[in-house]
Amino acid sequence: MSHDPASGQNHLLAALPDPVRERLLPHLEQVALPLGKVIYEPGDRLTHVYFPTDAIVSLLYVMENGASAEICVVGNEGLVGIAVFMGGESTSNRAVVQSAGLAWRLPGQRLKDEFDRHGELLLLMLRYTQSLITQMAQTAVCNRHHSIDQQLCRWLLLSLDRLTGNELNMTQELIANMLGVRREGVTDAAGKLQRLGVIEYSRGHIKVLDRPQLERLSCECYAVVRSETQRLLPYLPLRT
Amino acid sequence: MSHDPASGQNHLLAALPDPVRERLLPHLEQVALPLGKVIYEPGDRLTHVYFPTDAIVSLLYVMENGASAEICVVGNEGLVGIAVFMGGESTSNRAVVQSAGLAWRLPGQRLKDEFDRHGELLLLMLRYTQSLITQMAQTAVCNRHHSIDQQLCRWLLLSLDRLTGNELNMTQELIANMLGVRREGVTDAAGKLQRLGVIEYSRGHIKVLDRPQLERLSCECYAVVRSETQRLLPYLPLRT
DNA sequence: AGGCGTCTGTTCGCTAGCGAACACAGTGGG
DNA sequence: CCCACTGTGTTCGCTAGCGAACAGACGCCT
Repeated sequence: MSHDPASGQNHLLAALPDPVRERLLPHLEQVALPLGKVIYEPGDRLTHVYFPTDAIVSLLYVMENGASAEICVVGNEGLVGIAVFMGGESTSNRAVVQSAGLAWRLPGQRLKDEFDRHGELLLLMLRYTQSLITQMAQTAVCNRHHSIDQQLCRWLLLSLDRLTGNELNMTQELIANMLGVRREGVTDAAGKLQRLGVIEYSRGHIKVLDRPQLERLSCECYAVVRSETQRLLPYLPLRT
Repeated sequence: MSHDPASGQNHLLAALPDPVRERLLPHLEQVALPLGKVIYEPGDRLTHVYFPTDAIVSLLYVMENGASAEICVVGNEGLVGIAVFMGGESTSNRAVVQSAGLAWRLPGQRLKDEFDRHGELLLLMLRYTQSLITQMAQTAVCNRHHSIDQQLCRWLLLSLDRLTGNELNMTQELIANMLGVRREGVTDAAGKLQRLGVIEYSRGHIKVLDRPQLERLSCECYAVVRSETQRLLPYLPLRT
């Protein structure tokens, strides 16, 4: 389990026993995921799964009227395309690149082949899926009960956990789409955080200055997802 | 795949190939699930899974301050306790009986044993899990964007699909807990539906008079979940 | 029959978030 | 170097939903 950043690390891949990973390796192809790229649309038959290394992908649902809401986030701790092995082949969500970067791409069939060997890969994928489920459930709760202020904190922390460094490139407009709220609401919330000295904001560039404070201002949802993910996937490095 | 109602039908069990079901049968025990019974609490190590026949179980998250929100619903189309085979053994949700009835109970270990044979059961469970995921994702969206009126319609339809007949026993207080809103909000919404002649309400007893109208008044979320479930689990009978 | 507890309906003021509109400031391309 | 565009800040009125408090109504139990 090397932590060489240059090699592009995905922790799910890294957690596989060597023989399994070596079987997959020849079929892994590194691809660039530019900001805004749609990896799949609702109903698309998935041909590949993606293991992000330094990219972040959001799964979001787009309503008939065009409004959207993020369901969950995937970074180097996971993979995009669980429908491939869950059996549905497609989902009702859209997967969009939220932060540009690289990912390992694997043909769905290769994953299924390995899946059918019923080894460590299956167990790992299922556990990962359960952690995704936790994230979705918590998103539902958060959408119901928490203020935009709190949700912004949660969202920043989720993103931060999937990046190196303490900066993220993300306009308020984009964040608003993810959270499913108005851009003005995000401007408000971000303004408050900036005045508190928790973040520094400037034209699509956010620097987090005080992570502990951010965690305090966030709703409980972040901590729930984090600790549950940690429980399910203990091999994941934990940022603080 | 008998449809004898007296025998207590769970469609997930019914969809299993005969040999698989016959292996499970000796370990299935019919249990009564009274209204309000808590099947498991967050963090509980699950010992059994439950296949409801005429009971309905809600998975809901209870926040630190006691407020709650429903994550998804399970009736005779599914099972309670996916964490058993997903590998986490527990979840961060609570499972509560929303409508009293019977269920088949199976020791978790028996399910895992069968799971490890990597046959039809595994595939079916994964597909069912994906349909649950769809429901959760849609709940998140719905919580963000739709009015209590619309959500009540969605919720009534989800419950109706899991019951026989067109009546449900459910106080407004209870519904409010599920939706994560105030009881007064539900009173309002239910009052409107009653004035429209869509439902008849009286002290915890609801009769649905005009299902098509209910579907029209509901947000798109119900239809999305329904059609996706149908796609993933085509053996399920479809109510109209 | 009486009484009590549960369920439903209604009120009031309040706030968060919405929709629309507009002003201003960086920034990058011609 | 200037212009156009993109990103951010701010305003106004409006509505949905909240919190609290209370009134009636039904039904069960004694």
